[in-house]
Amino acid sequence: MKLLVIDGNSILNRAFYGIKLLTTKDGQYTNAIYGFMTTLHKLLTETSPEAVAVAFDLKAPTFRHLAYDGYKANRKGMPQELAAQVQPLKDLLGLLGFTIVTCEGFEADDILGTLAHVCTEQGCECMLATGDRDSLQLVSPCVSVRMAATKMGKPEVTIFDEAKIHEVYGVTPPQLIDIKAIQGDTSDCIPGVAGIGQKGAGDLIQRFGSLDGVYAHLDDPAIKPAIKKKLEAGKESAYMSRMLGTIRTDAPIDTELSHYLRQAGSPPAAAAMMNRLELHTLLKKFGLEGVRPAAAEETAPPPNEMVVLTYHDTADLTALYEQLKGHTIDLLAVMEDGDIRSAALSDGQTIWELQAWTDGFLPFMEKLLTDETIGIRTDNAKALYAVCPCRSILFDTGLAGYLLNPDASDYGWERLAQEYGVTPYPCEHDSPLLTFLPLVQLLQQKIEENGQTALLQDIELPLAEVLASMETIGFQVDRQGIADYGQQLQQEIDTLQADIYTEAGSEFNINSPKQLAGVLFETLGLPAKKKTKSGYSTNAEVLEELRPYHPIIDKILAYRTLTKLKSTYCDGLLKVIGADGRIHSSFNQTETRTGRISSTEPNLQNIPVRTQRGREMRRFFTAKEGCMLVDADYSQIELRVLAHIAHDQHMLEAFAGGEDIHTTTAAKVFGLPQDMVTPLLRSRAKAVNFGIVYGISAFSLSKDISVSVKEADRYIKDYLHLYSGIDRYMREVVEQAKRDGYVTTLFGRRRYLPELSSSNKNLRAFGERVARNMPIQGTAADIIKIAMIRVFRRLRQEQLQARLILQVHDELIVEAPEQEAAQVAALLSEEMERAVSLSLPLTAEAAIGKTWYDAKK
DNA sequence: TTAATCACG
DNA sequence: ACGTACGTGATTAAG
Repeated sequence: MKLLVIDGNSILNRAFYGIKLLTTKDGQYTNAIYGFMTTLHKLLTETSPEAVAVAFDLKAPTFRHLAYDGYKANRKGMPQELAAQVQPLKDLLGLLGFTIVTCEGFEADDILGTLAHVCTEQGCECMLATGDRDSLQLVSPCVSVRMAATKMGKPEVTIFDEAKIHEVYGVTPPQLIDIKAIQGDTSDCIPGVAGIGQKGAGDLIQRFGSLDGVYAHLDDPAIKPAIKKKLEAGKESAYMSRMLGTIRTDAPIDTELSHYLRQAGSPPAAAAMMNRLELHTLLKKFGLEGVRPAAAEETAPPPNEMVVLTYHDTADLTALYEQLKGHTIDLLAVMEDGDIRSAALSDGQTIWELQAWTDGFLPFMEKLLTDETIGIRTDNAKALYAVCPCRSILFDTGLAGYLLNPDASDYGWERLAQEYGVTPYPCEHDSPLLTFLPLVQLLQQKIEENGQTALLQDIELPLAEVLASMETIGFQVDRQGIADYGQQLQQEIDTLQADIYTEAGSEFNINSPKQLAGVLFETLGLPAKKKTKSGYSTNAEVLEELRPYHPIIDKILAYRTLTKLKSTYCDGLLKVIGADGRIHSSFNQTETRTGRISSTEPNLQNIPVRTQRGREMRRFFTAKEGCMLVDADYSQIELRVLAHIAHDQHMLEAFAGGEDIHTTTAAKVFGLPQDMVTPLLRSRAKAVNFGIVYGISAFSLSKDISVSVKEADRYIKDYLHLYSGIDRYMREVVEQAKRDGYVTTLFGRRRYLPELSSSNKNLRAFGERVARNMPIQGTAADIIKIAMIRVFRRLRQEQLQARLILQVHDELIVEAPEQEAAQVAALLSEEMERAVSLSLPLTAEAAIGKTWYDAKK
């Protein structure tokens, strides 16, 4: 396999400075994008690679910054005219099916180094394209560099292999590192040895072979005394420079080369984007000439008059299919029992309305959905994915509406049209598409304005397919086991009920909080504590305090636990087992305000685990015959996300060092050595860590860990003093939320917080807690969604029969044939850990078992 | 339909 | 002085 790896930042830079500023009529700068794309085209035609990776820097601080503060400190930031072109370029590359690689803490050239290293190991040919001579150190028998420049507006490419490097520099590629260690590089802030430049450094390395060689022969007569003195003075600097100048080959990126094979992308959307950027010459270069651009990206005004064709019993759908090939269409399908009953579709000019009884309707729909050249914008992607393996769903109004504001309870397109005040296109006939079409235009534009295009296209839309698959496959359960367990519980419930009646001296409905309160606080005269809106509270927390006063309390608590298990879990689950012996939960993608998914009918995300009796339920969730369950969950994902977004050095270090975060926190907060932390102190620190994620108050913490409010307040203060990055972040995020009116996750998911400007103090305090929590919970949700997509794709790519069947916020469950289980376990934790790269590692441990109970470590 | 309770992360 | 941790869904009683 031939892999082309492109240093995106470097090529983009060369392009920007090599071509005069260009803008579209709306003022979008395009010269660097244009230059990059022409260079890319030249590289593709000259090298015809099978796989392509485009590496970009992230702007976050690098590990090299930590190693040496001066590193790159004086490299000036990108001009705004160039910065504005980065995201559009990445979007365009994605639409053309190229894989973009970034890695927190690593620069693009480290990604080049890592992929070159992987190719070498696997015996693949690797071509590195860059404008930066640093990368020449990576050249080897199977790695070559295409040095790209933009001169007079035209791309130029020079090939550097080992021979060429020897010809130009007279050394081997690794020796270039040592030359630079002596010579230094001001643009990269690499000091080198003061007073020795290119010529001197080159001569030294040519003669002595390496930096070590030079220092081993300082007394050699070939080294003049003046040079020797400089070398001696600069020895430490030289070795540090060598470290700084060595490109890393261990960036934690996807090293499965097949993942970089060029994908289909979305030709209509790519064409549309090129049009929008007014880079029409690129259309031809990238073979998009005949492709009709995605209509939503068109700048053309809405049609004055639409034509509605209603197809009845006969129609030539074959001709219609041929006509729609290569176009993007809007589609509203009416579903019933998992089948499409009718559909309305449009190419932006004509509307076709089709019924199930139209000849060849279903085969036509299937061809339409599975044709990758036909881009589809619809109102419910998950429903279409449930019908057939759709190839090119580009937009979903429900998902878009959800991303624009996750606070609503209804994301039906009709309600969205109303909310956004969409007026239908004029037409003498009526059709829902006359409203749907302009709604799509509007939402697409708003998503783009919010910077949420990637979130929609790369996370939510692909996730819809994963969720549809999970719903269809379902989770096998042991019906008899659940029924038997229910019987067993019922017997105990009956006994408890009789005892409770005896103790109370009367029969009453124990399930009624009102009646129960009457018995406890009036008949038995127990001390009432907390009140609810409609009377005295009888919740577990209150009952727990009453335990010492009366033997009835224990029985009531046990009764509550067991009836909950029986009714919600035994009876509840038995009701929803399908004819196939499996439970098919629904996964809602537009429900939570933080970006998590939710599960209903039944909720499989709250199956008991915390108590033994509850946990037993999980024995009835089983892998089918011949299969195993593979379960993996993230370790402390929310705290890790917090450490990352708050840049808190102490917490980052604790995680990087693989420490137990709660023990470390206890040691810090209570000022003890690690091994002096008792279980009680650890559990208190754990409560503080959780509290911090939720936006903590001293009162609630004190209640949670049973200490005085004053003591709890002390813990919080000490915590924030020690984790000062978190303290700063918590203040800043609230400030920012007040300023912008919303908070965001790392991937651009938003939540608006009107509460923050409320005159109600409690409401405002709530808003502040949400401001602190949502970016954390939401980013974790984004991450596991990415992991789900990657696991789903990889199982398909590697042609495994294993299937993702459930997600529980930080946990994924796969049902895998026995012989695949071990491989899937490795794949699962790998994809979860590599879903994103943060400034600290994410860890996910997998376990295998025949039941959910056994597969959970 | 709403409130209370309790299951999960 | 005052209320009190983030996000969900199902069940039951009661209006």
